[in-house]
Amino acid sequence: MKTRDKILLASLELFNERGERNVTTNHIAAHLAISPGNLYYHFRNKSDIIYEIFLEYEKLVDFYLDIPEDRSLTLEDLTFYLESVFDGLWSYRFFHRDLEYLLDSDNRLRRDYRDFTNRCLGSIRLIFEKMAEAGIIEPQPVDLRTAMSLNVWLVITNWMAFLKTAHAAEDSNNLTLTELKQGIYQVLTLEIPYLTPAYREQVMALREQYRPSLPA
Amino acid sequence: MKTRDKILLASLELFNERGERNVTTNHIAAHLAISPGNLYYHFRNKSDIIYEIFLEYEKLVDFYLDIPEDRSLTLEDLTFYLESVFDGLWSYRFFHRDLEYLLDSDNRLRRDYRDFTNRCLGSIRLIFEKMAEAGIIEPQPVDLRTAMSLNVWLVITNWMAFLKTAHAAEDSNNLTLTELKQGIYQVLTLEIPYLTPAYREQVMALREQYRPSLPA
DNA sequence: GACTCACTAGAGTATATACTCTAATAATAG
DNA sequence: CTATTATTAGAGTATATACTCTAGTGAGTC
Repeated sequence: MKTRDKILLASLELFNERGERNVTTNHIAAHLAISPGNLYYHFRNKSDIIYEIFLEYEKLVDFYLDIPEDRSLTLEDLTFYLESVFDGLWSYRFFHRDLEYLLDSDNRLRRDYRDFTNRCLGSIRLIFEKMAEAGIIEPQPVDLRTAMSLNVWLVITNWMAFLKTAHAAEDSNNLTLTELKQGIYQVLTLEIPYLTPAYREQVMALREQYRPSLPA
Repeated sequence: MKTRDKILLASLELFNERGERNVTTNHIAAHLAISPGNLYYHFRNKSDIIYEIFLEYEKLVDFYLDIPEDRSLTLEDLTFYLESVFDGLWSYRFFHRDLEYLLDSDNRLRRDYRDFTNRCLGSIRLIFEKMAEAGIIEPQPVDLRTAMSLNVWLVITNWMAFLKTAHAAEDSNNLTLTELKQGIYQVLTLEIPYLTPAYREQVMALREQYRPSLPA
């Protein structure tokens, strides 16, 4: 593997493990047993590394949330979207942790992330529309759909922070992907009141699969 | 005012303005035109300052969210709770920004914050119960109420981060309390499907007061 | 075999950061 | 007034951090 790619991979790994704030460029170089000079040959600075990782993350999520327009949406699709988005959050989990600082230090990232958010919100809205078309949920006025999509986004992107801050005992690093995916339970909670009788039971059963094992 | 209190006040102000990560103890001392030595006479370290500020925040929110058991809940109460919580979030807005890092650096804070979260979740659940008792919303099974309370908490505590990362153009510092309180619109969105016919219109009108002026 | 060029090592640097130490001054108690 | 205690200044320190600079190395090309 190319050194450049190794740097990106190691950075992501260390960022996820210890948090971006606690990982220096020297740490990354040491972890790879390369020199700092070598690292700085491949990247102008730390922000550049983070920006590149963001581009990967963005590409992944954009790929998952590419909603096909030509066919109607099934419950399997919905499950796939939810699972995929939480997989993405997991793989790049350092990112949302220090988001505000990262955006403050890199305007290019700020702009791209804002667009990314809006694209995600658009996809969520579209999923709601197609769920209504498919008869899974009752159709709702556009205003409500927009506000609901935003709430879904808030729950999805901040579920991990909640787990890390409210749940974990002494350190926040023993979080598992399984626990993270209990966020799907929370997201589906938002949709309960809008389910059609035809699909109610199926969706409730789906939701049940993600119920947290230990109640808070 | 005592130097100790001035340090706490200046720290809070600087943290809110620039983010905890960008504010050093030397900055705080310089801002107050006192020596670093003086600052360290009053506080053992930076974590201690942050912990003290958290205790204030905690006290404030606990005070606001002290739900009276002996009388039923009105819409005015609900408005008060929502307004107060967002006021608190505003006054201590640095806190949720770097939350994970702060908790990782201070186990005492981690424990206290976890308890604080659970108390808040309890209060939200209680508010839901009392709203049902008052006939504002339909009563719901306890499981659903718990999951809903958690979603409310997620929306409340992360609304600001959303505004700062997705909304603001070039820097995230031009956020106003008014914009922050549009979070109330999002919170009330969660409750719409559960409103009783008797209160539906009133709550919808209340929600309307917080509608964002410019749609995203 | 000289030359190029992508790549790498590793020492080094300017700056920042959290925090310490000593000495001095103000406030207070007896 | 004196002794003690609380408070403050300000220089200083150890360490960390992002990043630079110079001197290569090694694989391929003509």
